[in-house]
Amino acid sequence: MTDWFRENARDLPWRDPGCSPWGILVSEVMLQQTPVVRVLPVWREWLERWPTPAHLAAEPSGAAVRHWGRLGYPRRALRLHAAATAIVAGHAGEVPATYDELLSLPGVGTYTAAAVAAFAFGRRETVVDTNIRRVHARLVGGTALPAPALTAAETRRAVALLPDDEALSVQWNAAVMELGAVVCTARAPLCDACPVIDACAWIAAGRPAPEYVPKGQSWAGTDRQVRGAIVAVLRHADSPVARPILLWAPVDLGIGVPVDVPHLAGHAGPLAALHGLQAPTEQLERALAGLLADGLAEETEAGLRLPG
DNA sequence: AATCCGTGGGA
DNA sequence: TTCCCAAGGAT
Repeated sequence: MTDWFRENARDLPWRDPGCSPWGILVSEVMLQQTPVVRVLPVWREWLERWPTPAHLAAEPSGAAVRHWGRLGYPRRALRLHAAATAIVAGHAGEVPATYDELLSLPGVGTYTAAAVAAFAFGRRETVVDTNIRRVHARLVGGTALPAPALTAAETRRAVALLPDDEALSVQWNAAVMELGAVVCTARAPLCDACPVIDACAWIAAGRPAPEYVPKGQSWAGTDRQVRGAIVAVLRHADSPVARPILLWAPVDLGIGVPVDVPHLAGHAGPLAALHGLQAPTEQLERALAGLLADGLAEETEAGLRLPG
């Protein structure tokens, strides 16, 4: 497995030996639920703009949201900014090296804490992400997919499989994750290219179908869609946007919002760009209230804007 | 424990 | 076209 990784690992900038722990932390948060190819350009811009936690912490959180671009789940940008602030305040500006310290940072959960401890500091940690879960489920468990949610049994299995040697454990975590990302994929696994196909319990069992159907997340007409549209406007606006304009006005009336915002182009305001809303006014107000409560937007006398 | 939280590329 | 889902976290 680790031999295969040495030969086939993708050349990703956060895997460069010279990459700082901060660079690795930023990459791990950006990669939460977002594909590598979309993270790459934003990660480069972030590290150039904010090479250390102190650089980011010195700016208002809205700058983090603005430069998050369209990676999705912009609250991650907010939490990364909060993590940078905590690192400056509580760790002398240096990303902490232990799992427990990392876990205490905003936006850092069990996966990210283990990943940063392992990949940035060479620690022996049990890293469990969606790729590793799927590889274990197939290779060892013989099922097409892991359980819908992480189980204690899965964690125990991952702990048992982790090599004792510290340096080897780091390579193991990276290798299993990479195998899941590029070979043992969710939909159409490339079993012909798999280095451990002869040991795969799922292959041995005849590649049985999944035992359940993953339930997809609804999207059209949800608050998430509305929130996304509102934040897209605020991200592109160069000055505060008055509430009624934000919610209702055409986007090309000189409020600083470019008309080339992809899903807003040619439409009249964020609401009109959305279809199938049950109660548009209520939903817009509710979505905006949610953004304000989450700190993704703030309201001034001049109007609404990203925090800062 | 179940739900919410964005986005866009590929099957 | 629609659907799936990608290095999760917080509540």
